[in-house]
Amino acid sequence: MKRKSIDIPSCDNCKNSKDFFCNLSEPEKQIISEKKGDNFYKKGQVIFYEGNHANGLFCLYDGKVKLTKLGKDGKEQIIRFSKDGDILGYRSLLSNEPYHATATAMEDSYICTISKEKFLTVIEDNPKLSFKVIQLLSKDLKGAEQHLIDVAQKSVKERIAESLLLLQTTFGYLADNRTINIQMSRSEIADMAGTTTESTIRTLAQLNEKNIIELNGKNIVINDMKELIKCSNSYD
Amino acid sequence: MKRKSIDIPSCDNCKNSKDFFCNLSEPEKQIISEKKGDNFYKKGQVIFYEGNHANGLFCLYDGKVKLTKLGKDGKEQIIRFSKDGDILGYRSLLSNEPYHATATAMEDSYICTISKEKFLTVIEDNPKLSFKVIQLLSKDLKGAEQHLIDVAQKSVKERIAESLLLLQTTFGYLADNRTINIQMSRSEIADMAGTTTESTIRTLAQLNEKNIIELNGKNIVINDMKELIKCSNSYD
DNA sequence: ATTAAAATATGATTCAAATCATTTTGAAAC
DNA sequence: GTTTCAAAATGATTTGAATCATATTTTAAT
Repeated sequence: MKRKSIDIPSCDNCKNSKDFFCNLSEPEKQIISEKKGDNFYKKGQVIFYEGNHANGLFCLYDGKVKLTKLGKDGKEQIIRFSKDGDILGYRSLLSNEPYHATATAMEDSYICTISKEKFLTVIEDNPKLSFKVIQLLSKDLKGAEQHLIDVAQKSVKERIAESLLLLQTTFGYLADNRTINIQMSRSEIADMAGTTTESTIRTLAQLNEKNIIELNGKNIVINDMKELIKCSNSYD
Repeated sequence: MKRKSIDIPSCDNCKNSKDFFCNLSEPEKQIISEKKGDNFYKKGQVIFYEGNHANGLFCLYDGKVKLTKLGKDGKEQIIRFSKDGDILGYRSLLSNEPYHATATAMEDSYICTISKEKFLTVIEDNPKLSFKVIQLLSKDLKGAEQHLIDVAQKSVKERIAESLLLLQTTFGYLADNRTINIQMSRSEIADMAGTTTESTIRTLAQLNEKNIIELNGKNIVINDMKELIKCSNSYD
């Protein structure tokens, strides 16, 4: 396998420097940047596994990652996504527990690793960073709660629509402003919506037939956003 | 209605002082204690509503509280419980958002209120308190994720069993060491497990028939913990 | 280009659980 | 104690979606 060249900039020159580490001082940025690991993960490769010892923080420079947990009978449930500028594994580091989920690259991704020690050192003396963590956890919790309610109460169709909306919100559109900027298998969408692959296929086909969406292989175009929101039975 | 007498001690004499506020200095405890409101909520009364302006932190001195969110068609979903020593509403204060859920007293409860300003003042200069918040959010997130997976993947029977286990873990037993220390309607258990009241009743009756549990009105005795865990299809 | 495996698609069948309907019991208010 | 209403219980029916089976298409490896 031919390794992709890795040219991730240092933290102060990072394109995502307005994200999680935005409040870091220059010396702090240097601490982090100095020994960071620059990594490339090919689509489908696993960054860390649920249950494994948490030894580092991951910062997603470029790419897309899904976080999944194993449930009953080895079935996967997607609990969250990460995009450019997001950090992964922070929760386990802070609670000194194994990784809570498996992180998998959904496309070729560039990811920096920061050692646990450096991360904990910096956060210990930076209340703003602590606050950033609180904000992140808060957001993740809000998302998990909403997801719980959707799975508990909504029909499969509503959940598929909800899933498409979440994908669009998280990753945006391609340049055409209509195609969701992520390619996922039907099985993955199912793992997100908490249903089976077959039901996912059928429901997508129905939405396609009604021209609410348009399926081009793994690309999904949203033709009628209003109607899709209606199908999702969302009100917020 | 006859008001119950309220004799909640100050924070440094609180029976729960080993919980959230355990790392507060004496001066900080005084700041909090000085203007705290002592409140009594009768079983069934609402402490705060989802969507309302978040103006204070609540600290549960004695009692039991359920946190619920409204879902589709006005249906309720229980997302969490709080017991003695837990704080409520902290997330909304920190993210400067309305309350994320409705908090309802599940039995007569004594609750202290702390103003938003005081709370934010104290947390601003206390990294240990920030860390405590991080731990709390982390724990809540872990619970929400597990709940999501259960609802997505498990059968109603498994979810009911899981719910009983969670109640026992959260609130413990009565003095007999067999009766779960909380009384809930069948409808509330349903709101927790993400199913209907009828299915809840039927499933409880089945577990009762197999002598895994014993139903005495709203009291639930766990006769065979091992078998109940087996029914829940849990492995951790 | 070929092959094998995985993903997608579709139809048929089954089934868990929701919904609907009714009766019984328990709790709260007076 | 009585009355009313809500909760619990139970039976019947319906339904959404899972499961099973098979065919087709796509993808990845060689």
